[in-house]
Amino acid sequence: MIDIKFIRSNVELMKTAISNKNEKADLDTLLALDEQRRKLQFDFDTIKARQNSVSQVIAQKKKARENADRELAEMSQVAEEIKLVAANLNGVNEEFDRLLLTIPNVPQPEVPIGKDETANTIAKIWGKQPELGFEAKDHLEIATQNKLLDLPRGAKISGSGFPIYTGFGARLERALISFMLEFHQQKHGYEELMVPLAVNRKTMTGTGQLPKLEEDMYHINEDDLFLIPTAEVPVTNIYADEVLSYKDLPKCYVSYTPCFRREAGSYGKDTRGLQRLHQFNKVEMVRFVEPEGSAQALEEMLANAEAILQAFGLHYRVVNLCTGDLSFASQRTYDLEVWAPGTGKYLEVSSVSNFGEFQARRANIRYKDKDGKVRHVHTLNGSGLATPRLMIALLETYQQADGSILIPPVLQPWLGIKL
RNA sequence: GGAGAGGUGACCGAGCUGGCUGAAGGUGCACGCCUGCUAAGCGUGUGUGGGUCAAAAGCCCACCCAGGGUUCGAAUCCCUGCCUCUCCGCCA
Repeated sequence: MIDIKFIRSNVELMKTAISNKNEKADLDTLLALDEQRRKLQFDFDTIKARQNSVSQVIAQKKKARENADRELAEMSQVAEEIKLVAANLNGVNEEFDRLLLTIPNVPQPEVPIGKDETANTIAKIWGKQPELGFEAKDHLEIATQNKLLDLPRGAKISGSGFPIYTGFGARLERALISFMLEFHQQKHGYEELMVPLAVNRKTMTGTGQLPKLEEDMYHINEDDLFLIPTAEVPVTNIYADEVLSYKDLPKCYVSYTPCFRREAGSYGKDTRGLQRLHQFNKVEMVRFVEPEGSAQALEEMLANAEAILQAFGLHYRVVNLCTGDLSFASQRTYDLEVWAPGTGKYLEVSSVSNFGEFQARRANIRYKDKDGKVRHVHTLNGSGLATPRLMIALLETYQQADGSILIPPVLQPWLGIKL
């Protein structure tokens, strides 16, 4: 969340940020509630001070075996008043907190201003579209021919968007995950975590999925748990309500998890094959850093994600998201889009974001800096990478004229293949 | 799921026969001293959030898992929830 003090003194900036992000947030009501809240807090403090001081007088008189009836009579009244003011204050605070959680993060100045993805800019292009020398098939044809997927049966047992990887397809998927996990640990210094796939409401609120995206998530009613849409959620929240030391930072984690998304509202769009799924696998990088280091950390994480695509020799581009395309919690985001020759499109395989202190405030993740001052950390995360579209790009890029596929050399050891 | 014990500051750990206890002591951390170096030792300091203030100091309020209750007054008593530990049951 955004610091209310910052909002108070930067109202215009906040309004611009909200509208640039295509969000709706009721700043005026929030500010009015803030006003009320502070007034009530003042009343509460004043009367509480009275209670505390008379309380001491009573204690002293009792000790000295003096009569304190007058004080006691006054205190009964004060106690009543306190109850009233407290009830009022609690009500206002609740409403205030609820509203504050709906205020989005503020984009960084470097972020291009724009309404939607058409205003995104291309930050970088790596490699170029390969010449296959024959007509490219799309990944679904290739997968079917090579018996890598069984989507109909996945749909039968769960519904569309729940893929089954079969035989070599399953091994290839597993190899991709293992390769990426090891790569980030050995080359980029991340520590691996295996985390819960179902998390509670507080956790979902901490990273900013709630309250906004409740409709997009699978929910387990009985226990009020949500299936995670990304490892970002459990991993970022591991330090919720903790105070770390500056010596602990930066912390860099990599975690593989399945991800679950209802994708409400995006039915029928780009759904062929593995393009858009309700369950998919992703290797995620998460960093906790000191505020001064977050801009650089973002660039490093982008490079970490790119390194995977480069290792596979896949053509891709880096997209600099505009304000309207940024997520609710993000200050700045790069997307990685890999080229899929058969599908004929660039497909998003990674999103690398800097959240500043936004998530750290929500989840209450702080650290003590070198001067002993307690501050919020900055959090970042980036996919490194999501597998389905990566698989698409690999199959379509490395398909052969006879319908078979080549496996990039770096991946071969993970499949027990030797050439 | 059943029975018991417990949840205190960055961490460990007293207090829990209600009233100068925001909380002893220790560790850690910061600064200083000392010592060929390191280790050890000595001294001082060290909670968070909110309010008041131009700012600092000072002062006020809240916070001893969370939410209620009892009371003039609760870290301390009662209830509920969550979590941890031990035992039993069940089970991969």
